Amino acid sequence: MQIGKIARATGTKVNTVRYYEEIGLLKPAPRSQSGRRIYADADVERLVFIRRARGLGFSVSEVRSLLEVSDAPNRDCKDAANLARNHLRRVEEQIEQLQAMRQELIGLARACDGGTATDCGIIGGLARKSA
Amino acid sequence: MQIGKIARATGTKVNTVRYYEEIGLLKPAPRSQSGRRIYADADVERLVFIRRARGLGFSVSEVRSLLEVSDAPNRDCKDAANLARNHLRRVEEQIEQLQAMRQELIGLARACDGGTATDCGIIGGLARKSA
DNA sequence: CCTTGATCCTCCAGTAACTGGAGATTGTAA
DNA sequence: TTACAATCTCCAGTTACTGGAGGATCAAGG
Repeated sequence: MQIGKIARATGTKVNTVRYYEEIGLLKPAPRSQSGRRIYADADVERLVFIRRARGLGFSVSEVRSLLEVSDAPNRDCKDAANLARNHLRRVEEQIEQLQAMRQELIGLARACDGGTATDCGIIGGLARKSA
Repeated sequence: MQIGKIARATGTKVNTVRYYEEIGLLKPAPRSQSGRRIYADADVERLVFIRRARGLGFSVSEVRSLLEVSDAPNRDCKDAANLARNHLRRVEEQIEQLQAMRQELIGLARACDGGTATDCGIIGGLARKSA
């Protein structure tokens, strides 16, 4: 299949597929006589893997590592497990940060009763040095 | 005061202060004879405002809008309130997304019992097309 | 007076992970 | 044949900084 089809099949943009090849997540696809990239079903699977990992928030370099493990079936999956654990911790930290932001934003919004900027709790709250 | 001091006072890097000037969040600072930027107390307040808004996750262009409201004391703060509400919604969406990721990551990690990559629930889970 | 170290200046490149577009081919269907 | 879709390569732009090179300036100590 050509690039458009694998892109559609995996919910990826054509340019992004080419980009993944460029940065080495996908191996350089063999080409047709006219130079078009040709993909096999295994490539779809690999691209699904990549998209899914990215969708879970793994960085490209982490995806690269996960693919390495995936490519070596006999390899101990310890590395993958560590990556996942660390990533999970990062995600949880982000959640906490966002929840703190959320509380502050709610506080700010409550302080605004719709007058002029001078009286506005949002503007005033942002101007205050303390959190 | 010079740039180093305002940077220290607000927890901002010197380069970042210059950057904020470049993109117009801070007005071009007057210069000393030798060309160094000179700041007043009001600039510290403004920079605090900017840092605080950025810390709450507002984008630079949103901060620009918030500053506009702040700079026009008689202006209705409706725009600021809208920005804050929309941003709050975005933050809440992000939280939900991250919580979904978290659940999936926990599920993946549970599926790994430390064997080879072939048996690994993490690798296997990523390879499956369904969420 | 001279040197040293801190601070400042401008300009520029790099980061992450794509995304979009220009300009040129190629493939295909009516 | 003619149109139109899909592909190719190359390159610039996005966000919000961050860091560094190379060079000027300033204050303090000897």
